[in-house]
Amino acid sequence: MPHDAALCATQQPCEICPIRYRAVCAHCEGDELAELEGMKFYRRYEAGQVVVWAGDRMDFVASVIAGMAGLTQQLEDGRTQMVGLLLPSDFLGRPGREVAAYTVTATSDLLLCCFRRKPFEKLLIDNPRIASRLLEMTLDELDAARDWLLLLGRKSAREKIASLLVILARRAAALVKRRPEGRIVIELPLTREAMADYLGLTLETVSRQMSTLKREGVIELDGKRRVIVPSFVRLVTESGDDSDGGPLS
Amino acid sequence: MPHDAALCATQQPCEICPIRYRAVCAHCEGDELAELEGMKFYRRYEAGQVVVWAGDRMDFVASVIAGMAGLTQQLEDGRTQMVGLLLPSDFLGRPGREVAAYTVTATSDLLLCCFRRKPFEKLLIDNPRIASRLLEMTLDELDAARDWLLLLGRKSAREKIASLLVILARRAAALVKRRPEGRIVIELPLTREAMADYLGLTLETVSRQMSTLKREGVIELDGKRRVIVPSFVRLVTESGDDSDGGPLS
DNA sequence: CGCCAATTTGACGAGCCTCAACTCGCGTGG
DNA sequence: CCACGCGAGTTGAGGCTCGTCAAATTGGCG
Repeated sequence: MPHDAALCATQQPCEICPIRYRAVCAHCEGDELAELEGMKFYRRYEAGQVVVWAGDRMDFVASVIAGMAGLTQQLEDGRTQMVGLLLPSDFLGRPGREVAAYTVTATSDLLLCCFRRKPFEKLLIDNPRIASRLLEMTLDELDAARDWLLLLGRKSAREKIASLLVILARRAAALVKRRPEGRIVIELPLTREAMADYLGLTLETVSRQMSTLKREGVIELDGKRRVIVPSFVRLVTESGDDSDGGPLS
Repeated sequence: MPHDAALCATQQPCEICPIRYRAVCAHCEGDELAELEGMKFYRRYEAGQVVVWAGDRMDFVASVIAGMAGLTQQLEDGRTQMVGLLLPSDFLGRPGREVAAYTVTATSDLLLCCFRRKPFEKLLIDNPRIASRLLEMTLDELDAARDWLLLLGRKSAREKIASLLVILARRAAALVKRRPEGRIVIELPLTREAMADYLGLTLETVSRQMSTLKREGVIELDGKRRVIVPSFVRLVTESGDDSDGGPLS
């Protein structure tokens, strides 16, 4: 019954959508946008709810409007790895695929802008603007996945935690077209276990490293889910890769 | 001078190309194919040669015709992670990007079918067949990267080695539209160090695990670079994920 | 106030890394 | 022809990081 739980919510017009210029619809205008607007519907999920199970039929694709979801993969013995993090403006689902390849779980309250898959696929064929934006987004996701490979393969537990915080800070800043600087606050819509699944660690190790970073003044904690970073550059240093995060794309 | 080293080779017509129906040109016919044929040129690299350095300008995109290449990323202190494996029919380069994001190295002798980037980008806009094939291939790569995340994050050294062998066997079999079964032979166009970089291990650990798998009869070695697998299902069991590898896509 | 889930902390061990020595195959040149 | 060097690979000893198991603590909420 995962689907029943996703009740529709009041829809907003695309013009005032917070992800209007970052999602798959970014380059659409006029008729194209109207067409998307006509076929869209919202779904809302609570933190912890499963959006789809790997192997289940999936009849829609969607953009994340607000909140956060994780794509998760498992070995038979239960070992779990998160293989994707869906943040606002990210795209969910694969056109041309009937069955979900990964389990998708809302890690915080989540709002999706959905399109039925078949009509959306048709749109992709007729409408090069959408298709090329989707290609661009997929290529970006592939780059992000490759950065994650470096993290999983070569970084220490401490560097992994710092890297995750850096990513969340950058994504949050990008939504408001800024670049993280100085003292910042990061909302952590993830349990320690979800962080562990993302980072290829155990939740105990995550907890220990968070404590260490706090003890050393790299971060401060306000409750369990809000992180204050006194110096963003310090955090980036701790993450191991010294790049500046590239242009504000 | 990496580019000078890539001398042109005798070109073959697309009709008899071994990757004709798997590469980015797979769905092209008639005029489209002729256009690609008119603009293509070959480049050849020897094992160990660098195709491009991360950060270098890159004026072409390409399909791998034969051989193997690795995409590689590094932290400043030198830790290295391979983040992509390019096998025959795989696509190299990102349309719309001037500068290579990763260092590309030939891990065996390599033959590329290249297209200058600008004309190819124009083709992508005019020609939905090519664009949609590229989207499909990018999505496949993303899936492969996500499988790799699971491997790096959660598998033991032994499982990692077995997984790599399974992947190479599957890719080699797919090229001739078959499925690996029973006793098979795998060509390993990778040094122990390249394997380690791919698997997030050290070369010593790779060597030890290879020895262990050999001692236990899971594999046999013919020289350093040829692996004989008496029972493919046994190898898949050792890899940790018990799936059958899905349909012959 | 008390329960429960999430998180933290501690003790200990396993797996993989580091450093180092040794082997193997192969091409080179005396 | 064979010593030699060299790069790739193998093997060994010991240590560190992170995982496992277990217990204590915290915080939210009825």
